[in-house]
Amino acid sequence: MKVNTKTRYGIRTLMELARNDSGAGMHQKDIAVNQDISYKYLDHIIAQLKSSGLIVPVSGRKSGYRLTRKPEEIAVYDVFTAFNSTLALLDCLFDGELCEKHERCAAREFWDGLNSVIENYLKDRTIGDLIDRQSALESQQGGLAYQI
Amino acid sequence: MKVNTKTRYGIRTLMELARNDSGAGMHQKDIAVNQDISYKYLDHIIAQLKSSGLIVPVSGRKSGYRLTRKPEEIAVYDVFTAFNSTLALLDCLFDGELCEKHERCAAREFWDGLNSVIENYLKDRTIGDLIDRQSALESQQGGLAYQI
DNA sequence: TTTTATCCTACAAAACAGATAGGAAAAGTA
DNA sequence: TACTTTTCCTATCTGTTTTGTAGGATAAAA
Ligand code: FES
Ligand code: FES
Repeated sequence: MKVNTKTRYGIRTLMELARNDSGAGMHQKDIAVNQDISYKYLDHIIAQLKSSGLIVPVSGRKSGYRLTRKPEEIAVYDVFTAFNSTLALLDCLFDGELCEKHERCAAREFWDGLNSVIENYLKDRTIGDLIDRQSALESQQGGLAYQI
Repeated sequence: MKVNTKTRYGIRTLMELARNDSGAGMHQKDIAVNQDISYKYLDHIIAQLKSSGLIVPVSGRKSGYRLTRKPEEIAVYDVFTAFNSTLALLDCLFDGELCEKHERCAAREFWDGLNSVIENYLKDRTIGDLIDRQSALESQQGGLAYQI
């Protein structure tokens, strides 16, 4: 049970765009360098974020990629679904055909519950929250680890 | 982000043993049939459950596998850890060496939070809860789906 | 003694993750 | 205009993990 790197990099890409809200867009190259993601791999991440409507490339002066919404309006859940067709811990969760006794399966209900818990967590937090927290972390003085 | 079948089958195996608490143990063959798990695949599941100390084979009359603890005392989390070395959505979650700025990474904190939420869910529910719920589901009369 | 069940190790197909590679097309720049 | 850079698109590659199967040795039961 791991989160794939595309989802993780996708989030960090959006955080990068959100932080660099200096009027100008941001180029793939800079995102790659700042977030330490392979430039070529980032191709795929960006393509996915674009086709999900989370970012858009703008041209002209100040060209580069931009967020289509304000950071506070982008739930992490939105990023997650951009990289994972559905949030389903099991295939039979939403496809009743897969298991008989589907309607009377305590195990399925159990996983369904966990699924909801995860979904709520992802829906309750936005890219805005993440960059706020990141700023707070970075403004802390002194090399004090574990002081969270 | 999927739960692997071993974990799922492991839970169902324990549920099967928990329900069949008629004094006698239960044989691999019967578990496989009742839970519709490949007999040979179940070999691995059982081996893992044994080495994790969750079940034990008993011999003599009434031979078969038995739970080592009462169903209410087996958290689903225990089964999960039997089949997954650690519950870690990301490798860098517990291994600070993997990322620099590890101590000041809002993304890591975010995943850490989700990790805890999942962990708590798994720790709060037992095999006992699952079989109780299963019994309730099965005693419901009439083919009324979606009446949960 | 015969059958059945457990236990142990090796193997394999398939799916998936995590990239890399090459180049066309579009856009920016001098 | 020429050229350089950036975006965009598709294919390929490599290793790992998942989900099993197979075979047989060993132990137990009938
Ligand atoms: S409904 Fe799929 S495991 Fe029960
Ligand atoms: S600490 Fe690993 S992603 Fe930030």
